[in-house]
Amino acid sequence: MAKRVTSVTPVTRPVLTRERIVQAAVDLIERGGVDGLSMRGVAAELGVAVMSLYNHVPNKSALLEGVAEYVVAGMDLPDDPDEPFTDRARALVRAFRKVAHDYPRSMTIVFTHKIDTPIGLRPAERALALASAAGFDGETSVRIMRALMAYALGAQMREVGHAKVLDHETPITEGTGGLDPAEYPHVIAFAPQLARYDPETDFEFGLDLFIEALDALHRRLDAAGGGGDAAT
Amino acid sequence: MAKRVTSVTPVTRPVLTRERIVQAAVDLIERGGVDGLSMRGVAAELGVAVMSLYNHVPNKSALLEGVAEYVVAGMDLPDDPDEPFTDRARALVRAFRKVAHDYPRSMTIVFTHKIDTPIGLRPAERALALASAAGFDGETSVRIMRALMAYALGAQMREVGHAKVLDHETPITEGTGGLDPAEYPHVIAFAPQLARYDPETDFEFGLDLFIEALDALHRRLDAAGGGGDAAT
DNA sequence: ACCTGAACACCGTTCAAGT
DNA sequence: ACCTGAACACCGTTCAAGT
Repeated sequence: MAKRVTSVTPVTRPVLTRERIVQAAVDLIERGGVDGLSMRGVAAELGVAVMSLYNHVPNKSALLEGVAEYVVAGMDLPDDPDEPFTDRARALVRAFRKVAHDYPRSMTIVFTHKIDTPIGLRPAERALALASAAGFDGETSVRIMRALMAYALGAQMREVGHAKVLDHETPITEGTGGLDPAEYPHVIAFAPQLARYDPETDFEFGLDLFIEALDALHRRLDAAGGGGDAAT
Repeated sequence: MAKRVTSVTPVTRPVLTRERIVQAAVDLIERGGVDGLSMRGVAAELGVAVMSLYNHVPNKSALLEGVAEYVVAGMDLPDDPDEPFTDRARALVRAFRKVAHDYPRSMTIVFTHKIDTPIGLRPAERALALASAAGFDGETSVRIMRALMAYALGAQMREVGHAKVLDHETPITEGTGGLDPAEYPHVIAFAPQLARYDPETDFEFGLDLFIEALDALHRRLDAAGGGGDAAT
């Protein structure tokens, strides 16, 4: 039995690995924000010299890519082919929300960096799977996937805090909040509703809209008999 | 007549203004990317010393905020209250697409920075205006606005190149493109459709879904007689 | 009020040297 | 193969001095 173990490699547990470096970077980002991340900081966190990092990661940009990859890899993607495709779509988009909640600050990096490894295609695979299972053809499935991604990304970007773009930044509590009533009548009029910020409900509202539209499209194609698995 | 001109201020045209600085920053970003932007670079572009910038802008972060503001201010927001609200919504979201096309690289900053001035509320105002004109109540109007923003942001983020998240990064032209067929069957099967990247059509497809869902919601509320201008 | 040179405390990254 | 000290060319920002 022992003979089977041909190489008893000394297993000198590696002081540094790409994994450990990425992990440390994620921790630092969640603690101090993306701007606070530095190669020197990561090295200090790991108790090594800065330059040691470069044995495992070519540069900072590659490290950030690793961070994006790590976050997406951490997505808990559901997959129950027996459910209606609308529920599967819902679950997929919600998975974005979950990971954005767990890594709010690292999420910015997912938004702004490419992911070169297959891991980055996992969400796309799931989206394509559920769309084509519903009977949409290839072209439509790809478009559905991209639309779902767009909403998932945008909703999460707003929620994470960056890019709350153009909304409720200055909760107007009294009067016009310094706003010109002629230019912003509705913002002023709806100040109470704008102030009541409930991301969960907002997110689900938009998601419902999307899913409903998807379902309507599905019924329409069904009725027409077209759009079905043309590939088969 | 000349007497009316009480102060013949020497009009020493300002060497430096916040405007000029922001403008230079936008130019540099569009030319060399966000990462390439430095205070020193901006100063050089304007032919002044670096520290002179600090007389008009407190720090780099504030300058970036100025950039975001500039881009949003440049949005050409349509406003024809006579059109159906669906068309108005469509036009509003398309305005995002337009500005993202004009300032693709600066757009990243709009995504990741807050905008503190009223300018940042312009799109929100328009969205609220069209939703409430359609008869949605305040709470619903706010949610519609946020859902529209989410899609507009997400779609543009994907298109601008950053955060094409999870899609068509490595156009698979032959075989499985190094992908595990067991893990990515649909990505591989739909490779041709994924490779055919037509942002315009993708964008409009998702937008149609959204608008249609909005219209369906509208008809439903109309039929129920509820959801109407409850505020009145 | 606005511009600036010099300086400070940081960056990311390279090189040559160690083991 | 992996770790490292010293060094380089940059950063953003502050200060004290100019006008």
